[in-house]
Amino acid sequence: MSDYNEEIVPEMCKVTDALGILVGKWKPVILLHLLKNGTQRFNELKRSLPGITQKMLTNQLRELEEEDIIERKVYAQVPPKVEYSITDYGTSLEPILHAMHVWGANHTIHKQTKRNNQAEAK
Amino acid sequence: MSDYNEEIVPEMCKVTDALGILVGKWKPVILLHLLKNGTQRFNELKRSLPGITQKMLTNQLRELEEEDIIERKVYAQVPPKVEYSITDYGTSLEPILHAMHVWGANHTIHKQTKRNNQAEAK
DNA sequence: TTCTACAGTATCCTTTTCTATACTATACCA
DNA sequence: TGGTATAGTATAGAAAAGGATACTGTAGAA
Repeated sequence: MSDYNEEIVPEMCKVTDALGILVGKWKPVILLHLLKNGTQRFNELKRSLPGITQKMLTNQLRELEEEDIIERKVYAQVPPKVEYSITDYGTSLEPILHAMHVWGANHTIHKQTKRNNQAEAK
Repeated sequence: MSDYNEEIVPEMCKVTDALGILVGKWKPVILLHLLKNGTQRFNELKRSLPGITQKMLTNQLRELEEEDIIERKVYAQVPPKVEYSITDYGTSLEPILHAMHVWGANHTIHKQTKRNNQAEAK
């Protein structure tokens, strides 16, 4: 049990709050796209996310906007133009996304290794 | 856009994998309890998680066990005794949980501040 | 004049997640 | 002899998340 525990008391834990913002089938990928490519238009994002429906994309973007993670900029044009980008505040999520990516990548290996060991033990 | 981006390519992102392990209504709290209090028996955990059903607790524990995050130790006794604890590997999640907790706590403040500013602006 | 691009809504349906409740076996205690 | 504690399982149902599909209005191009 490490030093961290002094700070996280399960009863007042905010992990679930943070998690709630990242959870959603497409949210992490959307964030990574915006972080990597900067400002993107709605259909640009849609094309980057094969399989997503318009409804889902709208909904995930709205939820991220609600939390001040991304910004939505509407241009009064026809046909419409709407641009999405990460807010300055939103970039504070980057280290967490990065840590999760690294952990996730390692986990894939960990599980593979475990499977191999189990097969070998037979 | 920071240096991190060199490493996380949305197309091969593992964030969702990591997220999948943490997601579940009770998983973060269960992990925090085990990290804080060490080995715990089934009913001990149950008492620490007001509102959880036995089915849910069993199911969340099984999922975490499946990913090698926690260990389940059964004692051949009657009445039964089963102990749960974080594996060594499981502790590798701690920095992430900690980062999310800190971010989440700050986010609560951020949202409050935003609300205040908006109210003030009227 | 019909077609396309744009950024969405609206409606319905399926799948997944979570909850509620009842049930199990057995040792020990009063 | 009946009640309690233990660690679950079984079954049914409610709620939330996600998917499929059709529709909108308007400018500009073919």
